[in-house]
Amino acid sequence: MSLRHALLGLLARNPASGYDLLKIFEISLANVWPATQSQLYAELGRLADAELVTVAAEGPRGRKEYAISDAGLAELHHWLTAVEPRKIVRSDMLLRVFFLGQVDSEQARAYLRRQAEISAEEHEKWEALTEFVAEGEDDLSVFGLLSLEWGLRFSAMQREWAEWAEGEIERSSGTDAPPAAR
Amino acid sequence: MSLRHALLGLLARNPASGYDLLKIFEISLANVWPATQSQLYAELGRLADAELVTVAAEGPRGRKEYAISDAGLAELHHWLTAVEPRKIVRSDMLLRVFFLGQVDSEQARAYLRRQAEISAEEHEKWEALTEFVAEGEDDLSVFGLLSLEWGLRFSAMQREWAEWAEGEIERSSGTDAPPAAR
DNA sequence: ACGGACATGTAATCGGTTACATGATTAC
DNA sequence: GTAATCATGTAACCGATTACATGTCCGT
Repeated sequence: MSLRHALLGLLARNPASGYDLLKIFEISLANVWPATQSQLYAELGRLADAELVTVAAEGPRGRKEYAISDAGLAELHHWLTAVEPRKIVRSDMLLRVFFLGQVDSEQARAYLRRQAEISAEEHEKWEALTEFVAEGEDDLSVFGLLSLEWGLRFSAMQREWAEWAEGEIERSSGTDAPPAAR
Repeated sequence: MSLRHALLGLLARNPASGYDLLKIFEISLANVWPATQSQLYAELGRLADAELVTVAAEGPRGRKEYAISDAGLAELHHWLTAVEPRKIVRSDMLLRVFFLGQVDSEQARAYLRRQAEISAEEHEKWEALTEFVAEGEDDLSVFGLLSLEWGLRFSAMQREWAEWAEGEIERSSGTDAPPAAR
């Protein structure tokens, strides 16, 4: 139920419409908790039913501006301080590694090289974003920068790991199956 | 559709029953692609319908031993070499970081300390598992060890990040809100 | 006048989780 | 005999994705 809390978190900063929130998801939460338009409007409806948010104002084009309620704030604080984050891993990149024995070692190494490359691109993306965000000095920047740093460290770690893993395969395939020698 | 490929990958090593596969999921794939019993039996049914696997033998207690077909092997190889892994991030741990401005800085720091602690525990778990697995010298060990190493590096990275982030909050809250001075 | 952005909603489908349900065989 | 393990299946529900559907307002 984290989408719910993401919405509460955003509404705790400013009241906003579904449309506004969608934009925020696209630009700043896309990398930690992506959500689609359908999902978002549906969840806002449920939040309003549960009285965790209220429709504070209505504008042109059927615009509904939502605001967080006291109950919503309480729920948000509870989630922030008293609910253990659950770590779901589920990486299909790592799953493939488990079955790399099914292809020849050159293909396996190519796979890991590609992953290193992808992680390097990711890293560059994070670097660009960090420079872009660093200008502002608001709340969003302070805490947003912490997750940006996570992204930087994660992509660096993954690149190094993939390069190391490629070397490991080279080592073990080099000894197990010498290239047509003898 | 990665569960499907996980099953194909396991069956490419040895024929097995749903029950056998479930045990393998619980012990060795739990950390990269967890799956439940219901999901697994349902997917095996679909794989058989699609003729990517066959029922190679039937045993006592209604046991069905599945074997991968040529079409299944082809699908597995295609997935391994030609399908780009998709990176879904979705970390509720990081999502909370975005909203840490909602609680006071001592609570925010406590949150990050707790995450550092959890990552340290994770790291120990991976270390224990590595020693345990390192004995065997089969395929599963070779490639399994690569993902174990990923787990070690990931948990180390996350611990270091959380400790750094706690320091960042201390720094910025220390300057923004001096303790009752003046 | 018209195109683009604003704005909200619904329906179908899918993958995953939890819970329920049942029964056979084996080891003690 | 009986408990543990082996073994398979179904149903309800939930969150997420994709696609469809509709309409309004604003700037040029």
